[in-house]
Amino acid sequence: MLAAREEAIIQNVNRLLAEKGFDAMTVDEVAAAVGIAKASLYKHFPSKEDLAAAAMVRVMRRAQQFLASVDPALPMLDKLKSAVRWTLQVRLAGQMPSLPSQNSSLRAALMSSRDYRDALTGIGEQLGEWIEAGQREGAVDPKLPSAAVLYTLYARACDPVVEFLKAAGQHTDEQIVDLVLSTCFDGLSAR
Amino acid sequence: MLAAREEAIIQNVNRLLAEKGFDAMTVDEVAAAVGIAKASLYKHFPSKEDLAAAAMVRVMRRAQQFLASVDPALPMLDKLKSAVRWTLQVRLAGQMPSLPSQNSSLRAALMSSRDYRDALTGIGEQLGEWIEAGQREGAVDPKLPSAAVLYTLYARACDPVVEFLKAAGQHTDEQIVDLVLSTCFDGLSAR
DNA sequence: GTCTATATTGAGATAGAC
DNA sequence: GTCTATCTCAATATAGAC
Repeated sequence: MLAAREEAIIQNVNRLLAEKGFDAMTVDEVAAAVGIAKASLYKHFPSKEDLAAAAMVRVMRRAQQFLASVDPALPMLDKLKSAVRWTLQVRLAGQMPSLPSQNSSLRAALMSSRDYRDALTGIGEQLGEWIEAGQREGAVDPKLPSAAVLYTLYARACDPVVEFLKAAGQHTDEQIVDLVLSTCFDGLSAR
Repeated sequence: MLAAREEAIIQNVNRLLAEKGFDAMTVDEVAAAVGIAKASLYKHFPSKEDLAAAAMVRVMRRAQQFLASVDPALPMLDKLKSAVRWTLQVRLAGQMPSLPSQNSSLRAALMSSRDYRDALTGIGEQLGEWIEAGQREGAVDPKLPSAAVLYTLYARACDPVVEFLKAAGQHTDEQIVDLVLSTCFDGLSAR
């Protein structure tokens, strides 16, 4: 029961974070969405930051599950593309929590969460392996530091191009995914 | 005198927006930085949103000036690269105001400002010309809608990769600029 | 653990004198 | 146009009964 309630809370936080972002999301809203009193919410999570952290851990765990399910036989480049594709699909489904890039209280709360750190390093290690293997096999640009590649992939999780293209209304979700994948891996210059 | 004071205000807003972002920046801080009382600030700008709009207009006007100064003889791709390079340099100098991507009151205030809309469309038209000319001459990927290219260039103004690389401390500012330019125009895949 | 009711405070905005 | 002092209010968080 308790776990189910907390799952309901996290699910709503996740959705609200995706819709409005951390600053615009209020704890009152979350409580109303779940259908409980705000004070009850605070029995489960001690602060708004912890709510955000729980939502982030949830989506990052799902990302890890996805990465673990990727066909190991695929070329490294395809593995990386499928990871980015998964991220973009989650975003277009309105289920990617969006946090401010600079917010010290939030960053502190995230980094003090063991679960968050573990999920983040887990994802980073998996992608890092694929990136470096991809560079060895000549598919990923070997001139780029692997960390730069990793950050560039991470950044697709909050790339405003997705919302721009969505707002423009000229493309289906699938087309948006393909466009962002193309610019990310092939660049803007003609090949 | 009045214009000079307002210039001082905008300059401080610009810096604070670059440092902390819109939500974390407080009007009290701005007043303190300028060295005037908060009430005096409100004689110049009617709201916090208007402060942000003024800062954005300022940097966008500078961007337009830069675009106008680019050598017309350059290949289109080099013109586009120099535009992105300028943006990244402004960011690394800590002078690019950062706004939340989703904030309805702020977006409304920005879009209700004639100066803002004019600057935005001016930049969009100039870059749009270069993009489409670049596609005609085969330098910019012709498979991409020109709007998608434009959005991708715009997005470099708030790409978190810049801060990630800066925080990692492994690269000079020049190297960071080159890395982001490389991933933006040439992609992550090997060529 | 859930509720109602309340405390607290940070921050945008304003009043009114000079 | 500048100041000090104040208003207002939203939003995080808590007290205390059940």
